[in-house]
Amino acid sequence: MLDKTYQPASIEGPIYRLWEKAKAFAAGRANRKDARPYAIVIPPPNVTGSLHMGHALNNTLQDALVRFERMRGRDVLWQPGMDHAGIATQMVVERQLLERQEPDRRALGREAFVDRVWKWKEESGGLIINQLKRLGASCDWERERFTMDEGLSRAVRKVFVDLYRAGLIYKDKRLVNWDPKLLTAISDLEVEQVEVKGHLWHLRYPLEGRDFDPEDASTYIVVATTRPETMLGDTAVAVHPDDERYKALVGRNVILPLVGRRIPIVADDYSDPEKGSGAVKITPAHDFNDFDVGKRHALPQIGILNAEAKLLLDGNSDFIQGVEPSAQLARTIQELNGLDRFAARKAIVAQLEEQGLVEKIEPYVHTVPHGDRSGIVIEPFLTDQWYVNARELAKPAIEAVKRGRTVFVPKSWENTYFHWMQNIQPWCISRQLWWGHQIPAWYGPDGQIFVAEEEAEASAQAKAHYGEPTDLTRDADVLDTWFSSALWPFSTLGWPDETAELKRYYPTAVLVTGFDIIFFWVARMMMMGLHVMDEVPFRDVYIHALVRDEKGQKMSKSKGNVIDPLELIEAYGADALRFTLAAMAAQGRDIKLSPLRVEGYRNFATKLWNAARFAEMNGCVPVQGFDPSTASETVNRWIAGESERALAKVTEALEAFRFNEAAGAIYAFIWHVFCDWYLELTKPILTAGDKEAAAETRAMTAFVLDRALTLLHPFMPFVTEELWAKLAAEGEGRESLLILAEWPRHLGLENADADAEIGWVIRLVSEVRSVRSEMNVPAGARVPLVISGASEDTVARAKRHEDTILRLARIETMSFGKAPSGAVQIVLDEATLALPLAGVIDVAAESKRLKREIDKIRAEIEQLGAKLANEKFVSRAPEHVVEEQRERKAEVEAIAARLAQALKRLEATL
RNA sequence: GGGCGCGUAGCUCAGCGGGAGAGCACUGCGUUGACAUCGCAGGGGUCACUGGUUCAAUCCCAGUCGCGCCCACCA
Repeated sequence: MLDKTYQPASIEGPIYRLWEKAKAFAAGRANRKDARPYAIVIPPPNVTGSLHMGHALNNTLQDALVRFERMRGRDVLWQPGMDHAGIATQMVVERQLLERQEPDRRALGREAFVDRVWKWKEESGGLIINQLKRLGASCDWERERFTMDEGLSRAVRKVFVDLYRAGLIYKDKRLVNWDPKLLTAISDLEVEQVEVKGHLWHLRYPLEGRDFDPEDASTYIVVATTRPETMLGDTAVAVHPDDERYKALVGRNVILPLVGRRIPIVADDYSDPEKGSGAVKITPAHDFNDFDVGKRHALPQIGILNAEAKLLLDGNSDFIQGVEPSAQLARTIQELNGLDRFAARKAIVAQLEEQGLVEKIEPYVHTVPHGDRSGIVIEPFLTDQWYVNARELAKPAIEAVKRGRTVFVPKSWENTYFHWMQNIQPWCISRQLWWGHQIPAWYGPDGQIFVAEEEAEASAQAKAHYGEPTDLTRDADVLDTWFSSALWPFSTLGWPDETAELKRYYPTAVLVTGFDIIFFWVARMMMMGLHVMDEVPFRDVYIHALVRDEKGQKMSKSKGNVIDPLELIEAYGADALRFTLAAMAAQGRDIKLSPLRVEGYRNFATKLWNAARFAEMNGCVPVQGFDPSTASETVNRWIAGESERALAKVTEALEAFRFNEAAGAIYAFIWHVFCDWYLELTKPILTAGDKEAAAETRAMTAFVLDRALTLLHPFMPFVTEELWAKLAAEGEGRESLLILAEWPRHLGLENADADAEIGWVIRLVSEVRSVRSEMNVPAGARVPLVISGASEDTVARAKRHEDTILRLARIETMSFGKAPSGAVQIVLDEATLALPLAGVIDVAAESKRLKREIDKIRAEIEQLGAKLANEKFVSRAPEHVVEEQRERKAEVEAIAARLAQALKRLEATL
């Protein structure tokens, strides 16, 4: 016997273990060798991660798809795993060392530190896997992978070497986004533009050959900058070639303040006459635009900051090239050397002000690049880094989507994808970290590069190159974490080995992910998949919304606005959370999650639970060999048809990734069709009907309930599995585990006659209830019902369902004949229902009610009349629409007539 | 500067060229041996605004206003 209330916490754990024990999640099950494969690779969560709402949504949707397809008989592989998350993980362990006052990373040394991270991973990493299990994720856990597994690392090395040999990976010295806190390069994508209130400094650079006079503007040129601290590395001043103000100065020199170095004034289109003073200082080593300008004019690149973004002046001969040493200069160097960039800004401005070189300072709002991990201002920094020629790899990836080999859902994301891919920049893949895949490149004493999968191979190359064995040094850098993630769809399947899994499950069916990582991950998987496998990694990409906090802000750890899904699971059950997320996952709209909604869907689970309890109490068990198409009771034929419609809706919606529609359809079917009507309509049959009808109804109830459990299972796997087990003894003609049961087949059970008849009963009951309520008839009172003007068919219908009508509408007796006077009257199709309530009802109020209804319906008649009188409508609208309106008008007119009659009868009693 | 999305009931959101919907909240009534985590009934909307297309617009188009996001090197 089922408990009275559904307790998610007590069943979810045992049910999950049951599935695991049955190996229900395993791909390649023996009985599915001939089935079509269906694979999804999980977006690997960070090893440092814990389950947040985004994961909950992402994995709920994947699990719904996977369970749906598994039930449809596909050989399903949901490939799980985790990402080593280079920077994030290294930061976690470094923080831990600091907290425990242990030797820091540098003191430990690389090898010991990396060991330490592995140890951390074994002890504390991967919490999220258990959290995914609590959510009900049916991943094939035995196939779990980690991006730094030996196999996946081998894939990384091989791809690196292949791309290097193909010229698609190269080393280059150029400006990168440098994080002065983490001391590593990062890619463009890891930079966030943040709007900052700053200042625009207008500085006077004295012209060469003129005695600087603050009062005489012809002795200097004004440059405007937001970064005065980089001025020590200036190597030119640029003006626009068409700028009349400065034409005469082009080709002349200025004397760089504080330093005394001579730098040219050059003409370059980059300079915008509208911005600042129209003249801009050029610092090629510390600004991306200036770098390009510098290249065009063959300017030197003078770096004046070190990796930590502190002024590096002492011993830096570049920035004083060609300058006469002086005591003044020495003092300046001494004062400024080693200052952090922001301290340096103040100090330099102060010195310039002293010398009358600051024309003005304006408040200025501009965007400044920040590191997404460190949160500090990124510094353009001139270093050697490894790059991927993304432009080349993007070409086939763009083409594949254009040709529909991979399809985005919703389709509009393809524009975003194209736009980024068409403007893609070289991808900086080297990171100055220790945790990650160390770059498989070795250097000879002269800097010669040897790239190979293994050190031995590099040594062999070196021997061939130098003619003798030579000591090599390995590149210290590791690869961007996303480099290994990009290989995930095939590296997890065993590539570069030609495994059976790779052959069977690649390309995967669909990738489910959030739009925030289209560039980071989706695009790069497309590029790598096409280059390495010569085939797209997935057929569909379903892009879901972000789960945001109540303010609509993106949830993130750093903002501290994360809602913990595990708390919701504890309070309401995983099923309720899953259903909420699915029901709210409408395409193209973000989810603002409300716990109230989760509670509502927990109630839904309880509702289902109690329906099952009712079935159990009435002995509604699945009957082996029951054929629903042979049902003879109208109500049973009706519910069979309703279940077919629900099946079709859920199936079609899931096929089209319309999770909210699928969830809505099964919700409405279970609650508002099955529970609200079917179970109520059949109670008289179960208690008082003849034996055959009762038996048929029990069998149908069990059949429909089984179907409902099946359709709901992708969204609410736990409660459905539990009920599935409870509703029938094991092995009774159906799969013992719902997770492995077959998705219902459409059997053509729809029946228009049954729909019409039950529809009529439902309308009758609803109308009577409505009027009773409106007339304040006491809920417990049973009243007589007189049906007048009814056709033979209607009379027969009414008689067939008399028990039900009496029960559901609280009717004392049902009779046929003339409507009595002093009765409340309801027009239902051709018949009029009268509830003789003389003495109970307020005749005046009833008259008012009828008049209101007549008014409403007359307004509609008028509207329809006008429409049908409109020649243009009749001639241009499709015929079926016109016909529909005509029919409706006739219907409504008939009702109006009967209402008028009813009113007349009522008033006769006055 | 470019691109995208969103303004529908008090709240959170579906829908969408031909009769305005759901959940929650609210109001009234609680009666039936599944369920008060419930039942029945009900109130509540110029579908942001303005114009256009159409026989017909909440839906399509254009513009306006408001909100949000993404991309971009702008001193």
